[in-house]
Formats: sequence, C-alpha cells, structure tokens
Amino acid sequence: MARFQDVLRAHEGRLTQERQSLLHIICASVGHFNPEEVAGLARSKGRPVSLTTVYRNLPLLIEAGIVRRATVGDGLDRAGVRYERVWNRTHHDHLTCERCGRVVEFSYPAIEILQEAVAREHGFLLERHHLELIGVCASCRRKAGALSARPTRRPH
Amino acid sequence: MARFQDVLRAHEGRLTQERQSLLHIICASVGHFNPEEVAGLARSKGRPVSLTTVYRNLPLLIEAGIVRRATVGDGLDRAGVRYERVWNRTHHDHLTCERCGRVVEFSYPAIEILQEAVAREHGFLLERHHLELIGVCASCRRKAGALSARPTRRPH
DNA sequence: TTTCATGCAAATACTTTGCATAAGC
DNA sequence: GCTTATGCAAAGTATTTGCATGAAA
Repeated sequence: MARFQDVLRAHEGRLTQERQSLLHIICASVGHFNPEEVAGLARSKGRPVSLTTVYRNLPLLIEAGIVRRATVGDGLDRAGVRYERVWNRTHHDHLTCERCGRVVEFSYPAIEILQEAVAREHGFLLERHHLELIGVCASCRRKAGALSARPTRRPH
Repeated sequence: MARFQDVLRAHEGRLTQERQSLLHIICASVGHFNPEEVAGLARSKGRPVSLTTVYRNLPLLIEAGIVRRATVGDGLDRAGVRYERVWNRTHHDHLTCERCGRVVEFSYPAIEILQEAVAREHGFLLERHHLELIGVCASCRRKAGALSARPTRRPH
C-alpha cells in the first residue's frame, strides 16, 4: 500500500513479511481490534507476527493513516486501547450504548463543519477528532421502560 | 456533597475520612488529573488516601457525576487514563495541540444540539459525550511555518 | 456489633525495551 | 554487507484483588 510505503521510506524502514501480514490483517478488519487480536489473527492466517512487533508497528500504521485509536468509552470499558482501520473507509464517529455495549457508527457532516469552525476560532489547524456519543439504545430503553412502567401495586 | 452521598447510600457505602479527602481534593482541582496525582495531593494536604483507595472510589465518583474520564488523546499520549471534575463546572470539550500538548477547553452549543439530533435519529437517549479535536495550535503553526512550510496531514 | 472500607502486598494486564539473531535492500 | 526488524524474555507502568485490620453506622 502506497501510503504505508511512503511512511516506511520516511523512516528508512523495510517492508518485511510481518508488516505485510499486518497490512493484510488490518485491511480485512471490520470493527475495532486490539494488538493481541491482530497478533492472533496473523498467527491463525499462517503469517504470524509477535505481539511486540504489533506494538512496534502500530505507530507507523497510525502515521500512515491506516489505523487510528478507536473510542475508549467512559464507564464500562475494559482496559487497553482499541484501534480501527480508517484506510479505505469513510470517516465516522461512534454512538455507544452504555447498557448493552452496542456501537453504532454514524457520520454527520454538519458536525464536522462546526468542528472546523471551532478549531479555526482558536487558531488551530484541525487534523482529526474523536467524537463518541454515549447513551441508551432504543432496545435497552424499551427494556428499561417495560420494567419501570410496571406498577408495583394496582391503584384501587 | 449531596449527590455523592446519594450514590453512597445506593451502594450502602460509608462516608469515610478518605472519601471526604478525595472530595476535597477533587472539588479544588482545576485541570486534568490521574489517580496518582490525587493520592499525592491528598497526602500533601495531610489527609492521605492510598492509591488503591483512589482507584476503588473513582467509579463511585463517576457515577455521582463528580468526575469523568477526560480526553484520552490520540498520538502522543502518556499511558493511563486521566480524569477531570465535572461537578460545579459547565460542560466543555477539548481541543488538543498534537505538537505541544496544549489543551484548550471550548463549548459550542450548536454542536451539542446536532449531537442530540444524531442520537435521536438512532433511537438513542443521549447521556453524555466525548469530543476531542486534535490539531496544531496557532503557536506551533507559526513555528512550523517559520522552519519550513511543511504541510500537515489532512483530517480523515 | 455488624458490615463495609482501607492499606499493603501480590497479582494482572498492558506496553515497552535490551539483546541476539534473522531478514531487507 | 550494512542496517533495520523481529522475537523472546525481562522490565516497566497502570490497575485490580486478597486479606487482615480499622472505622462507620
């Protein structure tokens, strides 16, 4: 992939088997992943990459714009950072249900435009952003509603 | 503080010296902090709280709406989660310079309104959100421009 | 007096680093 | 052949947990 090779060149880096394996795994990835999962997938595909090497290459992959850190969540998140592919994907943000953990991706251009405006107002050149909306999804709202709407005692 | 006592009651918890110390430290806090810093401050104030206890109480403080996880950063963040007080503060989001690490707080009601709209469209009840804009601040842009008119990456 | 909270130490989890070997270029 | 990359093991951090003791209610 051209952009990764550019970054490698800039770092006088080499396109090793392991880096190619990482690219394959990541470019086929769909959701969020962590370093351990990448190493596991690489192994299962017969092109193993050590966890150490995953960690060492993640910064390059980020620099190349191939992956980014994904949402970190607020309340109930497991430890460790998760990543997601951004290359060959349209930009999106995340809407997370704090009850069931479901993550919905969304894109809302008007928000992006306002973000640009905020950055400009403060003299910043905006490079990227993280937006995570946290709430209760429709399904969990229904469940909660069904429970709480139930009267404990009938009015007489 | 009433809201913390409510949460304690709900958990059948007790208002210990240590918890009072944490409240004092946090309510006097200005910026972001991590668990270690809270413990250090408590010690220096003569009302020490062990690091373990800080960790154990953070979830309660979050539940009480007194603190929240703060921005986690993207590229160059040091490890560990940082927190910030939200109690008795107006809501705000963060604009971070990826060169010098400077963090500017901002609030932009129009963005909040659009976030509500997004959540509603997806059937979510919005509870909170994290928005972090990452870019290059005016000062760093000047420096970079002076050295070389090096273009920065496009936002993805 | 009953139960919960704390502190310490140990255990985990995550991430980074040193070093010898292997592999790009 | 020169230099960077890898894997392993070990070292660092960040965070959680077990347990005996101390403190709320």
